[in-house]
Amino acid sequence: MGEWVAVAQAGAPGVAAFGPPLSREFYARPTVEVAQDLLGAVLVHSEGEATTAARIVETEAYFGADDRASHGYGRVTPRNRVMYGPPGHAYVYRIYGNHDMLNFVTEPEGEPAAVLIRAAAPLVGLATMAARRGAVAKGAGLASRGLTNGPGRLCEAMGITRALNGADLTRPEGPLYVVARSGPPPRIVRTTRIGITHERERLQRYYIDGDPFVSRR
DNA sequence: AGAATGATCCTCT
DNA sequence: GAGGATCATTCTC
Repeated sequence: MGEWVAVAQAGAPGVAAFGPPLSREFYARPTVEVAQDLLGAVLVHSEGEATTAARIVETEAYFGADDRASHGYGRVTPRNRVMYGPPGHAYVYRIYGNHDMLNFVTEPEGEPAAVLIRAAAPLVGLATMAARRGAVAKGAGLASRGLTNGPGRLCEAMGITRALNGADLTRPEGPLYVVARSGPPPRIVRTTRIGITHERERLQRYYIDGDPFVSRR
């Protein structure tokens, strides 16, 4: 797993600050591996002048023809078609009428699979995040974990919406990409997924042990 | 065409 | 800890 550690590289705008985007090959692997290797990686979103970045601390894996909890279960529909497409693209959907959720498509094209990004630790653009989340939001203060400790909150704070559905994550020019973890591998906790009604026994949620930005213990 | 459901968040008790 | 918000998507008739 160590081969995906970030390598310094000069190049396109924005890359100097964060490092090169993870490659298509990174995402093309088995979903459980990608979900774990994304812990500690940095998610970067640029929207005009506003750039936000956060370190991913919690993920969930959804894959396989027999996973009824996955949006890819069954057959291709207008909503889930991105999951069936090539890896390294964003799958963003709206749930409960209010909240957008960010996923990264994994596995070779044709396999419906993705990793849900559930929580992250803010690194860059904290004032922007707080403004997007709203001053009245519970625990949304600048120094608070409430900014990005949940899938809906993370998307709101980073300005990630359904407009990014299908976006290619491997382009250094953005608007959305991910940089490999630098430093030692984190200690990972594996548990059941949150908020689903099917396939509850599967241990396909991963988070960095002890990280304060994890959504739930 | 109508109804049910949902990979959540927030407020109130 | 429980309930409401809020609507796109999917399934059923």
